[in-house]
Amino acid sequence: MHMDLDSFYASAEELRHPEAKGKPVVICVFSGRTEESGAIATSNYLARKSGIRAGMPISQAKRLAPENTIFFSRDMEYYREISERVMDLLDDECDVIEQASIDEAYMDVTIKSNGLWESAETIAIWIKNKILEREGLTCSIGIGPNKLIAKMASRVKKPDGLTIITETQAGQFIENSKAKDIHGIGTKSLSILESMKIQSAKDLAQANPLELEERLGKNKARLFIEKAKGIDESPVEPRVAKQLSRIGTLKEDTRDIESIIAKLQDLLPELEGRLVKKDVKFKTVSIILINSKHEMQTRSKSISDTSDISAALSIARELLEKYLSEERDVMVRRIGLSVSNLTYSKEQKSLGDF
DNA sequence: CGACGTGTAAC
DNA sequence: CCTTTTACACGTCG
Repeated sequence: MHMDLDSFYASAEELRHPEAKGKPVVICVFSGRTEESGAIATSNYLARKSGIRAGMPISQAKRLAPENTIFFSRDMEYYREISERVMDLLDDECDVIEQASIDEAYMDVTIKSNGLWESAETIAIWIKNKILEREGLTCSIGIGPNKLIAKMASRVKKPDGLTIITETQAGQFIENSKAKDIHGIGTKSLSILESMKIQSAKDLAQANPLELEERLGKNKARLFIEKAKGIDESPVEPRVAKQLSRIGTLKEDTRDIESIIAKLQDLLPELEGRLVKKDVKFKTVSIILINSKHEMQTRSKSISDTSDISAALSIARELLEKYLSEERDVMVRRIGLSVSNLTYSKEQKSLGDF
């Protein structure tokens, strides 16, 4: 089973700003560069009617938006609280849960449903009702014989949908899908597939594996063909973070190390908070840079295990100095810090601890 | 084989 | 005009 909260951030804002209900709602991530600069995190269905989409620059959304549109600044802390409660609720209704993002989860209900589609449907309806009762939110749920089909099924009817694709129906369902609707196929892969005249999942399922491997690499090619046949054996399993990062935008593009470090220092407390909450040690420190051409670059260094965030900062400075001496003609637009190679010390008991 | 950097993808 | 966070594959280097 796959559950997706409908336009989650927008719905969450409508909960605490009832006057926004019935109006287009847009959730913005302001970068702080200028008054209005930034991107759209999400929008409600009314705003989507005007062509406003996630990822779009705020300026563009403002041009598209009708007069009565309400713009909110994204508030992760608030959304996380709600998300945690929803996930806890789901946790009680399934055998295993895999939280895929703040607003999405896969649930294995094989045992809870006794392997019966009818019972799985009953569980889904119960979940939808509970989420609505407790949180005032609607969601869309897909049920299928595996994660891939469940995920694709959850997209069939939204918002507030419930779609069941049984094992018997799965073949038909996937055959009638387009390649681009298969989870994991993004713009780059799609254009490669299109250049090979592959548009439907059916085309992909019948594609020449060797030719596909040449163009996509062995791993991707095999995975895509499996998916195009509706096959997905990946288990529903709890996700454990392998990396924690935080990134921010500089006031203006710069090469000045002190102003870049200053921005890193702003980001540090939040990262530290998450580190402490999870009680993890890290071994690898990376800086993430987005240059003025919007290209992402990373530099990393491994050290001996530590939980000391200030150690991370001094490694970051070192990496940054090296980066600036290597990359003589780039300006830095955005800077971030990531820690990986994590070891968990504390026993994690509930989902809420993650 | 581990470390490192990039590309792709999803949210 | 251009956000944030995470995962994984792959190539390269030593």
